[in-house]
Amino acid sequence: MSKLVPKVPSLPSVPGASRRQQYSASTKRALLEVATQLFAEHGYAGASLDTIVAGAKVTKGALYHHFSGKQALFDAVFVDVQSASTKVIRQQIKGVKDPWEQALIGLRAFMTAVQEPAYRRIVIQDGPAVLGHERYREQEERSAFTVVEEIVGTVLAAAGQVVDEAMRTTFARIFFGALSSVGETVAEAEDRGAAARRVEEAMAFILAGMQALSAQGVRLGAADGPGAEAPDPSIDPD
Amino acid sequence: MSKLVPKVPSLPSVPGASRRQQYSASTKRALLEVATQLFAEHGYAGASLDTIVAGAKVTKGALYHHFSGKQALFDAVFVDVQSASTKVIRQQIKGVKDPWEQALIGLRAFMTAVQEPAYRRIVIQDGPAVLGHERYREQEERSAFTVVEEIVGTVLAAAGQVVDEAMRTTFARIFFGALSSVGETVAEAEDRGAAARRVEEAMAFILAGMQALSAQGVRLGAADGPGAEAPDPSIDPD
DNA sequence: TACGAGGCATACCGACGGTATGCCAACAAT
DNA sequence: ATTGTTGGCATACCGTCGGTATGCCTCGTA
Repeated sequence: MSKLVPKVPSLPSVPGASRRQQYSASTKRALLEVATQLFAEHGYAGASLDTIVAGAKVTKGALYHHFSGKQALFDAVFVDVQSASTKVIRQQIKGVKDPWEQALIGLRAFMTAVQEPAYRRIVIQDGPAVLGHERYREQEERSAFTVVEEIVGTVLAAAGQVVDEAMRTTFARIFFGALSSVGETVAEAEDRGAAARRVEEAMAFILAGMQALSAQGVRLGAADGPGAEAPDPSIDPD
Repeated sequence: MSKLVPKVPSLPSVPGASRRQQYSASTKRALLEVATQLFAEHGYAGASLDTIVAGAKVTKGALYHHFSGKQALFDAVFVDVQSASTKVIRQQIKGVKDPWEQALIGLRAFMTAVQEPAYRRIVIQDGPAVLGHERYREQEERSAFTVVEEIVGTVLAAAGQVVDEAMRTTFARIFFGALSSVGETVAEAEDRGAAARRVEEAMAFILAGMQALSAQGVRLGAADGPGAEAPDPSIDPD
């Protein structure tokens, strides 16, 4: 049952919302957009609330009405940027059924996303310091990392490796960390294309090695390298 | 011919330095130590200069005499912490001749270093945001990353892979990023020992896979996997 | 039409990084 | 020994920024 909405003065955000709500949502969106821009350009510390509210053509009263503070504003921006990137990556790998192929597609998509300036500055550079580790991890887990973990899971399964969730997460961490770090260097390289190609080749080699080992019947959980050193499980934690 | 030094009031830092220099060095060391402690405990933003100089029993005049500002102070602390960790890692792998064994030893040493609270907070969490990417990378290159790159180089050579420097650096980036990320999770895990063991097993598997591929004659630069599925050939289109 | 409240502006405060200035002990020159 | 000079540091102050308190004004509702 569509409620009859009289002509709103050109604010076509959400048709089912009242004028007040639309105004409010509009200023909030403006704040988020300006904040994203300024955080990406000058970093968290370099972007003052005064310049942000000035850019959004409001005052600090509006800002503190929508967000509890600068950190909360950054948090919202962080979530926006990250979820947008994750969306793109998921879009790219969707429909690819072969696990190894999917891994390579995902690798390319991830590296492309990592090169986005806003992503690099907000998510990678300032994110951990501003949000703190626990919050950062928590947000990571429900976005980009999950994608990597899913791909890693299917790849391991395709290789015939049956591993528990902890092991799968460990592998996902390894590859996720590798991709984040490597994406940085690619983004900063003089020849990004060449750098990206090197990364692809190296990752393909590592993946192929895992598959070759698996094809030889080597199983995780009772690992030894052929001719190499076996990973002896003795390490002191503290 | 030892110059006769009259009894200095218990400041045995550098015997060849004048009294003034020793006092100066002492306050600088005190500032660095207190700053390291407070940066590690409360983070860069959470540690004010007032509390730092109070802890070192000096004033801001002294601080700004030795450092150009808060960021420079953090930079010095950063270098200290990182070089100390690198020193320990080099100590551990020194004398191990087998490349694969050295890689595993280095892996353990690196993960132990990464679990140090000061290292985690100062180098990993706050470092990139405070110093900026270029400075962070620059400092990384001449410390921990170099160690990883050396080990990766010997491992690749032992596997019979002849790669150029760019490719070696790419592999080093992959492993360095993986280790940094994974070290974090180990440090935050409930059972660090189990987490560390999982990491070791996973890394050993990856390394063994690389060696197995190499033993099959697969060479970087002309990648395909013989026998098993190659990561790249025969892409099924949709 | 009146009332209530969400939405936001204005003014202000405390904390913090940074700077200017000056004192004072330590070394050198005489 | 005296004096001049300079490095080493303390004191006082300023601008900026994040955060808060308060109040107005308009939109929604009765």
